[in-house]
Amino acid sequence: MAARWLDEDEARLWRAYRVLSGELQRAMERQLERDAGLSGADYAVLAPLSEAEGGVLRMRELGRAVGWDRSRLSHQVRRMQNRGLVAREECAEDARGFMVRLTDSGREAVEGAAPEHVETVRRYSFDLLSDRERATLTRVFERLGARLAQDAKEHL
Amino acid sequence: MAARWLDEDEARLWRAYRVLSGELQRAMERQLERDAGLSGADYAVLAPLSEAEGGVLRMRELGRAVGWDRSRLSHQVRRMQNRGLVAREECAEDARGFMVRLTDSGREAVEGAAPEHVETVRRYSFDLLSDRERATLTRVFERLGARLAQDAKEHL
DNA sequence: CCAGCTATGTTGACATATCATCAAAGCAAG
DNA sequence: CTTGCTTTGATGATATGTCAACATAGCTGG
Repeated sequence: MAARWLDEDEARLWRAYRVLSGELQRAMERQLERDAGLSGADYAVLAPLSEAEGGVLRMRELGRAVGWDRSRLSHQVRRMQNRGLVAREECAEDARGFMVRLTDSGREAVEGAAPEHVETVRRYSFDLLSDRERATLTRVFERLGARLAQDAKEHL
Repeated sequence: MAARWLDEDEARLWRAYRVLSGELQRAMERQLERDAGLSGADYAVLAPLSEAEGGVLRMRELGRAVGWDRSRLSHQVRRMQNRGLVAREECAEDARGFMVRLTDSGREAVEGAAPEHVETVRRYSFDLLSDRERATLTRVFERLGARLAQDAKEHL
């Protein structure tokens, strides 16, 4: 492994990225917790449910939507069920499956949280980007994401 | 709160960012674990130590370098001490403080991990970026980071 | 049909992160 | 000097994430 080290500019970008990525995530989670009493994980689960037909998704689909493994999702949903944010029902078509349904309280929570959440996204990203920059970021993020997805597919 | 919702392009960018950010972090952690038996948190602590004068830093400085709160760092360093990656010494100038020192085994671990780590960074970022894109990303990430830092300062 | 193989989801043990609290040392104003 | 505020760090309880079994249902080829 020839050590192609990072030059000064590269190190600066990589550092800026890591700091931004961490701080942004923390800022978003603080905002959700403060304004709606939801963790980032809660919101990640509630958002796809609120957009789904009837507020119901199968565990499998929900897992795809949030991008987690089965175990993490199972634990998270159980905790959210205990707090009354979601309910679980058996799956008609496939006896292995379980459906997750948004409760009234859960819907109230997401819908209350969403506007402030979106405002915060804007405040820390779109409000600070030109149109050109926005286009560049989209292109770059999707390109990098594609390589990660490709590697993930190959390696397992 | 007027709901300035995200339009299609904005939603696409935000989603691409979240997916990338998560996948990239997981990919980097998998690589470190596989090639060097280190977690991302381990590496985050070891890297600044390996660059510090004599491989020693005060807890406070180390905390600044990694950007964690005191509690998290304290727990992490204790675990790393148990595994022999770092050692702790009292602080001469300030009796409250503690110094964290890289052990031989710790230095071996970082230095073994670093080349593969850097290669992985390249593979998932710099190898896929043009010079123009790199410059744009640096500018944008630092601008966004600055607003986050400013808000953090005001809000506490 | 049924023998394996895959897909779905749960569980318990463990690792890690966060939160509130505590303690001790430094420091600054009087 | 000493009283009170700040800084630094550790700790224990709790929340969350990860990992390795496990269980059950569906699917597929003989």
